[in-house]
Amino acid sequence: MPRDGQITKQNILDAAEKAVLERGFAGTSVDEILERASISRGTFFYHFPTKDDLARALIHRHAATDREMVERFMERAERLARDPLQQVLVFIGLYIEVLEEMEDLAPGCLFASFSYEAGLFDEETKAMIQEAVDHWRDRVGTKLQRAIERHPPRIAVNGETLADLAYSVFEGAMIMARVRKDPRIMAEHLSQYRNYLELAFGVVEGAEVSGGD
Amino acid sequence: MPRDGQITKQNILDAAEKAVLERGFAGTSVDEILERASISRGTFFYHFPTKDDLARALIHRHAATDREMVERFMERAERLARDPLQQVLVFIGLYIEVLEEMEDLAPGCLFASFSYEAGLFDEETKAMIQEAVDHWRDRVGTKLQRAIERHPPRIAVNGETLADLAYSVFEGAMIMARVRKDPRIMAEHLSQYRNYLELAFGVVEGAEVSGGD
DNA sequence: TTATGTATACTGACTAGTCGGTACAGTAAT
DNA sequence: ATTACTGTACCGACTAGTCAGTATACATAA
Repeated sequence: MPRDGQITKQNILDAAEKAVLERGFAGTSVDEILERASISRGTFFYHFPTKDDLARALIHRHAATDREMVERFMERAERLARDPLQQVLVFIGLYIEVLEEMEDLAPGCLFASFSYEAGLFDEETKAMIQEAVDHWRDRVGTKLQRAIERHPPRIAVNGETLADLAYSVFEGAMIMARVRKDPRIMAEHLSQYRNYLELAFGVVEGAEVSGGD
Repeated sequence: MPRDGQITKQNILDAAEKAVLERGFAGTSVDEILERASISRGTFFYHFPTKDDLARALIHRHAATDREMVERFMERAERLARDPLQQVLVFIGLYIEVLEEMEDLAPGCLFASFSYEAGLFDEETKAMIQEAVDHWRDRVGTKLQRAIERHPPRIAVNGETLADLAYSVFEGAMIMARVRKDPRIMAEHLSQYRNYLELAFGVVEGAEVSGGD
């Protein structure tokens, strides 16, 4: 089956991603990827001239997946609600939904992994990560900004910072989930972020919110 | 200066910590540490029989520093305020203070770094990290729980989850600060966590809070 | 139908260099 | 004498990366 090289390439990326999230990029040898992907050494270097090219491809793919998810969820949220504030709340809710169904312990985020080995990569690779984070900030931040304009919040905040915080909570919760070996933490913490939004915008009035246990 | 070996040991740990936060543990060679610490190969292995011993020492020291900071800030907060809720707010405020003065871009957290290379370390080392995080949860969580009991919050929350969230925000903000090369993000995000507490406990009534710009 | 050509996909042995770790002879301060 | 080093030479294991060659698919054309 020498036909579709794209399948092999994805297979390599899948194996590499798992390995990198377990042992870091520098801690993952090409040999280990070969074994996980059940391919030969030659095949690997046929698809990726150097290990650094693999790093770039890994980041690129992850950034694209992330971006697609944001777009998909934002569109759904925009269809499910009219008001920008409600749209954001639904948007975050959709993320909470997928996190709740997550069973893998510690899936982790490639961006976080790479950012803690940043010294190994060139500026171009790091720029790709920043671009991905910026996309979240733009997409979610402008929506939050519109919500702020329509519903003056109780405290002084701006859309960008609020959007950044969501990303922070996300990343931090992943680390906590890893350390504690409890994937539920992610949904739990993102739920609290939603609480924050609801409180800041004065959505919570009485005891309408049914929090965790 | 062959006297105090502890100085040399700390010197090695300092150099190693910086290197690890830039390039990860696996990505940091012993040679690089020797150069940074300006010591010879023999000296390194005199103090640390293996590189894994260095990892353990690194984690151990970081955990101790963390713990001391929690204790110190908690004691100060307990002297500065009487009410458990106010104590927690002051406690978080003290952290925000030190983060505001931080200029180093991307200091980073060793625990986060190691958790993204978790596959390289033995269970004992990982247990040390979990223990450190648990200490935060216990110390801050029980204080928050007491605040909850005295000041029923607007939403359903518990002390432990709230304490965990603070840690998540902390860790996540460090990653964001690295990616964006902007250390101010850390204080910014932790301030938002404080906002969350204030809103949840109904401290914010009018426009008394002077948020960011 | 069969031979030929060509691009892609893949194999696995090989190489040059780096890694953590060892050995050990010597130095310097207490 | 003991502790804390320096310095260098060395080892085997592992590292990323190379390369000559093989297999497959598909096109062209005799």
